[in-house]
Amino acid sequence: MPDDPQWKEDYEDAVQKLRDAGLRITNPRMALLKVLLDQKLPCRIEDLHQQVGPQHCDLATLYRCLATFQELGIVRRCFLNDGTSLFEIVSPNREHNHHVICKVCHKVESFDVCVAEGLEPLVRKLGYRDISHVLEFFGICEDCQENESPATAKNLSKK
Amino acid sequence: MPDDPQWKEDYEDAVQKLRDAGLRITNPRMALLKVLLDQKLPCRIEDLHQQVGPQHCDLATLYRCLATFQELGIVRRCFLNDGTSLFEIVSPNREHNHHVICKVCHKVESFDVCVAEGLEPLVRKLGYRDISHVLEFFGICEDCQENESPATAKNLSKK
DNA sequence: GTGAGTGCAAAGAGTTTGCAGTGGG
DNA sequence: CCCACTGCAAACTCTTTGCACTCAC
Repeated sequence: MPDDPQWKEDYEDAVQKLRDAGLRITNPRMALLKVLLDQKLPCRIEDLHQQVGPQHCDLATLYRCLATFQELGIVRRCFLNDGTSLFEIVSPNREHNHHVICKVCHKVESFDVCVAEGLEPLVRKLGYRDISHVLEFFGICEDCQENESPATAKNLSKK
Repeated sequence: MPDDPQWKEDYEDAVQKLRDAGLRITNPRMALLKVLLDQKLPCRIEDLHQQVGPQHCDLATLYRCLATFQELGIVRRCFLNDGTSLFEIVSPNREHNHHVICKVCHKVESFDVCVAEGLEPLVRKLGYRDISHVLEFFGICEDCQENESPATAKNLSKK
């Protein structure tokens, strides 16, 4: 992946942002950045932790790095319907995507349309500043529909 | 409010749904339902708890009732950017709204356009079933912009 | 060398669960 | 009268924080 010129550009960009902010280029940060750049889709923090290598970076550090990256506009954090979050790299090279998330297996699919952007001016007109939005679709994916027993479909969801 | 025919209809509907599901009509459930029907906007659970009267219903019960209501399609739960959730009654009499939520004071404003509904067929085409979506805007409201010191605006957000 | 950054452990917030007691049907 | 429902307290999950140590600059 690091051979990809686009990957490299995003990487350099992020490093520059850190430098500009007077922040240090540390191993955990670089490891995380590389993992983030390798993702095609937004990622749960546990997955990131797994990929960075749990021995290379503490979970607490991961949260701190991600918070830092978010402040610098390097990553976007997106809160899901189950209270957890996904993180994804922000890059002018990557489109602003929304996602379809399976309620059962948490698989994420990209969805390259953003109908919501057009509404932000309307929100601005209401007097709001620093506007962002969340648009995510939730459903049950084909695989999970098959694996789901007819019984569970009827039950009120319980463990 | 209970004089409002629409209120009454929604109320009866919900009670019927409970009956149909073989669930009991209990005081906490009815108290919660009434409070929910009185809300004009989605509500944090602490607010609901306050309005029901903390002495009339335990927080745990409130969560359980809300989960039940959600299963029955009586309420919708919407997770916010800060990890908490808002609950709102689902009613054919009320439009499907989206909201603008102030990042600072958590004020919620209604926004009576839904651009996302049109995309659900696309998601269905991807093989998903039981589709729902979340579309919320976040920003800083006028009041909070005024009250914010120029200093905090520059700072990386910290307590 | 020095302070920003880290790992570890402990705290915190919001939410869920186990269990014994209660009350709706 | 019985079991679904509740209240209470404890557990759980995800995330943040405090503190002493470390390593980037």
